[in-house]
Amino acid sequence: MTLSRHSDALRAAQMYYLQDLTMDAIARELRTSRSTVSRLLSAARDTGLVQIQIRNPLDTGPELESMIRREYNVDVHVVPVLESLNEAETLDRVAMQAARTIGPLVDSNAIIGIAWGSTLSAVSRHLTRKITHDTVVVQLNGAGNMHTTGITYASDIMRRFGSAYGARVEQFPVPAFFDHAATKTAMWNERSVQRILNLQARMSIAVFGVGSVDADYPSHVYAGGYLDESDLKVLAHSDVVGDVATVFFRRDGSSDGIVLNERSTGPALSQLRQVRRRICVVSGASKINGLRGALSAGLATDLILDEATARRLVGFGGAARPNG
Amino acid sequence: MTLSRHSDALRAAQMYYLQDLTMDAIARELRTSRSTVSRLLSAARDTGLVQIQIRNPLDTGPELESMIRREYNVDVHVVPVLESLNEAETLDRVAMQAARTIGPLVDSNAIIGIAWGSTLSAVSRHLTRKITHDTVVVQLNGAGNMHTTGITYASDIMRRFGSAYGARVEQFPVPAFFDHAATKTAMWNERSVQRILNLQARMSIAVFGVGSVDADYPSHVYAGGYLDESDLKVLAHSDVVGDVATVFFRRDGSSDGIVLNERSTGPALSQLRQVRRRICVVSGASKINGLRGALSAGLATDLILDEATARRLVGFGGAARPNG
DNA sequence: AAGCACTATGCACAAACGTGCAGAATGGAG
DNA sequence: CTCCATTCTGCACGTTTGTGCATAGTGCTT
Repeated sequence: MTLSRHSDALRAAQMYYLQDLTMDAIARELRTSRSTVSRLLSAARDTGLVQIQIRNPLDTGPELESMIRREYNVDVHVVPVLESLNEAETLDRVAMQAARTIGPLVDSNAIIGIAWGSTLSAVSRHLTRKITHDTVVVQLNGAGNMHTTGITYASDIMRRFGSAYGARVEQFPVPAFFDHAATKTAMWNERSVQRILNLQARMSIAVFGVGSVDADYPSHVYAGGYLDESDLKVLAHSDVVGDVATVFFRRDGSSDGIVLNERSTGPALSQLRQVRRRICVVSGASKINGLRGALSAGLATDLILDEATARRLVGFGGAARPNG
Repeated sequence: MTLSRHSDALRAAQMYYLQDLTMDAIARELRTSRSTVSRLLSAARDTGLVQIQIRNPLDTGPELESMIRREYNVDVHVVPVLESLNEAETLDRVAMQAARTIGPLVDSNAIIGIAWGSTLSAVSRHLTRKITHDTVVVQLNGAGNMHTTGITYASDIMRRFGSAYGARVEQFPVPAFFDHAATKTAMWNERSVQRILNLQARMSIAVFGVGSVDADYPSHVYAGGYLDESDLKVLAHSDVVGDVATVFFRRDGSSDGIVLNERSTGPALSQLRQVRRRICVVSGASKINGLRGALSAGLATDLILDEATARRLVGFGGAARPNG
């Protein structure tokens, strides 16, 4: 029966992590085999029963982190990754650490806003379970485009977040961009849409990546058929450097007068800034310009990024890691 | 140099605990030996860089815990210990788990009130370091008696708490009990004493054990020469079941009219109840009566105790552990 | 500059741990 | 009750990790 198993896992976790007993000793106490204890513990970790947190004292942390922290006023987590790793492997490592960093921040009664994109997809694959109550996961921006409804892609991400935290999932079934601003206005008055907007307005946590117009591998948004020729041309002329949840901004963080935003379904930057905890995950140094804009706009309270990007962010190119 | 070592420890901890790499892989990345990584990680754990927490979802927890939780309205942590262990070993295990449970609760700017006694002594020996700022550890009650100033004993406990959290330590250099209530009144007006009282009034965390008059091995208070014959006789006649920080109470939690309290240096129960987080650590089923009184008095918000005592607390004697 | 006390490192070995696999236990469905 | 599908268990093996010891490094004193 699964209930006694859960209870055994709890006992085992306490004895292993809090009392420093060996699995062997625990096995004897629980009258089972050592392998079972090993599996109980691994289950305890997977289900979020055991929470492992790394807290680096802000002031003794590495040079790099404190520079970013000071300059942009965000809580920064630099993910150490071997330089030789390729883009995909780096993303995987960053996503894993991001997932585990987010975990402890999620609490019962939270309303978690989630964007979509390759970064969030990767993060969603690494979430560890954590049992919470009355938590809601709400989609930040629509995912439909001219070719697909985008539903499966975005909803996979949402679903994974939902099941990791035992949360209700609220999708946002609209396209990423409307063709006409008027449609958006109309839709925004629909009660079904307003329910989502209302949830967004009450978010306690938001998680998003950034898009950068000049990234080596452009984000979904710039490549995936969400925007047409003329849209891209307009973007280029308005000095846009990137986006968060399909809302665009310039290098200095401003977004006024960017017409495309009037057709976008993402939350206005001013609204995003209201959210208590805003977690930005970035992997890949080529997103640097988008990231700079997002930070200038004050969109993030927490920034999780790989080491190479962190170094580019503060200026020194690709030198060896500064060690103290 | 210790600074680069700290930074390496942080990197290693992130890679090991957050990215699931093996120590071998980390060693290669850090250009050092695997053994060094093993030691870095162990240092990271010892210095509180890595925080491991066990959170059992309140509603799926073992029967025993939820019964206590409901009945006494405290956050309870039952420490699983083998029944065959003797008193001392049990205390050690409970103390270890208590120390690690307290760790995550301590934060910068906290004012931590600490009682003294064999339980707290044991706990103090198992604390894991955690770097905080402007934290203060303050002694809850005096420790002097007719034979000794009690300074070394109590101050060892205090010192260990202080160094674990990098906190300032504020001793309370008075006897446990004054001979005359008038002396207490006088002393309480001294500015040196008021500084301590003032700190106590602003405590955010208090940690204490309980004394029980009928315990198998009576607490220091009842055995250590703190009270004389007539004191003990008076206690017996006022239905006192136990004490917290040398303040006495009856089984129903009341303490009015217990004259000895007028000479005691511990915080009034009403004052203790003001503290946000009040952690009571108990090991040994013979303290059950003192514990019942303390809980009735609402002295604890968190209770950490061994399994046998927990079972006695809810009534069923020493049966096999209930397993869901 | 030399000496000294202390700490950090790598090696090698032993202890502890994770996991594929085959068999046992469990829980429905007929 | 019997069958089947699924889950759980212990074993055995290979991998990963902790640690005593000898050596190398570091910083402080004279």
